[in-house]
Amino acid sequence: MAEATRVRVLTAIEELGFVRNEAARTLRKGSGRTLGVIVEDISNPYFTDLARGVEDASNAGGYDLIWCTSDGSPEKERRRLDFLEQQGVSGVVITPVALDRDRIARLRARDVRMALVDRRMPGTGACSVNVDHVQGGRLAMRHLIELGRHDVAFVTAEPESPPVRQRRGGALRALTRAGYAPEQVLTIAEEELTAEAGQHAARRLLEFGTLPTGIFCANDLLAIGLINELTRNGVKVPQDVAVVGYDDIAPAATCVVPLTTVCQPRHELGVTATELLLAGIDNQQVTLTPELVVRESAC
Amino acid sequence: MAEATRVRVLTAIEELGFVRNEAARTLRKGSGRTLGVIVEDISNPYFTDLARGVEDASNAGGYDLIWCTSDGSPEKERRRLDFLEQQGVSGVVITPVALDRDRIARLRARDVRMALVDRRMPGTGACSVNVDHVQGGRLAMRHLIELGRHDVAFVTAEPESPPVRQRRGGALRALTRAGYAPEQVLTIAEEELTAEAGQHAARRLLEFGTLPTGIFCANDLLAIGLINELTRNGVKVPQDVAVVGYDDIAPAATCVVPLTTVCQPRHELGVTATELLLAGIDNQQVTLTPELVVRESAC
DNA sequence: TCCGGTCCGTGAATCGTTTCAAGCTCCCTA
DNA sequence: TAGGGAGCTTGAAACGATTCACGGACCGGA
Repeated sequence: MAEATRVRVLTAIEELGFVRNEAARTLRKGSGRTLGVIVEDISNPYFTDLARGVEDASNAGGYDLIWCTSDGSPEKERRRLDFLEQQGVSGVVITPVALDRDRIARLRARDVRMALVDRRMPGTGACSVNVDHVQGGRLAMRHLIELGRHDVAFVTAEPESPPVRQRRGGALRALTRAGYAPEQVLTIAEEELTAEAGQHAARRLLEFGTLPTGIFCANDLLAIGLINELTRNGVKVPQDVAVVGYDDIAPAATCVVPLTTVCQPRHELGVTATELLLAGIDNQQVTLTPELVVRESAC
Repeated sequence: MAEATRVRVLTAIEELGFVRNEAARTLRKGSGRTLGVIVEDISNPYFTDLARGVEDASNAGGYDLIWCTSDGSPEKERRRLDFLEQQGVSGVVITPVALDRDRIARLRARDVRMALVDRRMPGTGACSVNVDHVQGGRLAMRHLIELGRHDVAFVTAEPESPPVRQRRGGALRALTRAGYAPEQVLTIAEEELTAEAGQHAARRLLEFGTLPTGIFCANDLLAIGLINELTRNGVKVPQDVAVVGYDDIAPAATCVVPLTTVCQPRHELGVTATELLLAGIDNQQVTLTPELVVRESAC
């Protein structure tokens, strides 16, 4: 196209205040230049960092992004998917709650591609990006063992999601390898993976009378709530109890006792999922590896 | 419409897996059944609670919601508004960063209604919902004075947004009324309203040598970061220093020292803004009042 | 039997963009 | 000067839902 015409068009756009009607464009093209992301819990920094990765990669690829929250509810997840389907997005990045194969197939039939985070569903055509949580759990526990804290408790949530189960599995395996009996691990199950639940777990631990020397929490929010409550009750972290979290969200570093934790590449997770989506390849699987970040809470 | 036909249509929808094409609908109707929300900082629980209020009210009114983040950047704010305009939303709830009257007018011309949170722009047609921050600042400072902590510091951010300025104004007025000289208030300005900035502020305060007996922080994240850092340095809250925050976000309650703070009706703020939007009234102004929540950090 | 009304089916126009195809103007080259 | 191509304009069809208007089917009452 000739430069002169290009300029002429652009100035006309400017003068008339033209804004492209995305609805008409989407209607004509079948699907638009937008993607969607559905995360479980918008108040957990883990998910916002993830979604931010999705947004950055979307923008880089010339797409806009619609953020949605399922709040961990299958019903809400369904409604958000309906919404994105109606909007004619060309792809969805999702941390699935109750997503089934039929739904993926239906979206697929309408040219809506899917990328799953932390959940594999082979044969559906959906891509997925996972973190090696078994390895993450192993890193955490190995660190506690090296500190001589093999008398441990594990704080988790019931029901246990697959990633959390894998973390626990990895931790137990590390114990076994080091020659300890995994049956002796005290497991505290809370209802949610929140700071409030962590606080509650701390109170339950204190009621037991004797504390373990090390605690591995299924995520950072639990760990932060737990440390806060322990500190308030005069328990010294890490002297009395060493605590390790999982995620490495921002507050982990600014906590009263900066948290030793397993760092998940959250942003990269979102970016990778989005890139798989945009690349248009089916059934692709990528696994990222977590890293241990040592701070004061266990050192 | 006859019940028989209705059922016939619904079963047909079910059988064929029909999903309404929102693009076509929006194209034909001019604007769709979706709203947009643009918040400043998705990692601050204040804004996620606000947006959740917007979502609840949107859904209640039969609308879907598109979440966007401006990250406090005028450029991003502009791009998100472009996006929402292209999507044909029928209204936008926004915490404005650099929104100007021209932009509101342009959106208005395309039948996109606006509701502003914590910013009045009279004569633009936009509705707004505000919190009485002067009153909030007054409540916080009055509480510190009643505790005998009139030797205070104020932790804020530079540049100071209007709501934060109002909070400080209210606090100073409370001091004056109680007969103290507001010039003696130590003001610590950080770059952002984050926990990290609060931590930094604490370090600066500790360097001064003598601590004030009371500290009022412009928001909870600052207060939490500050308390954590003070605690780590052996300063006892509230014995040595009493701290009051602003917002009453969820972590304020689960903090090491549960935070005394000024509770903003965040959810209600979002709900009210959305209801004004959907009611279709112009230039409507609503002011909500904050409340003091007393916890351990200042009691 | 005829009329009035209710309810349903059909058909056409419309929204703004994309995607063709076809035709036009220039300008360069043979 | 004719032919060819680049670059532009014009025109028309299509996407799927909405919104009319119109006509037919059916029912009840006169």
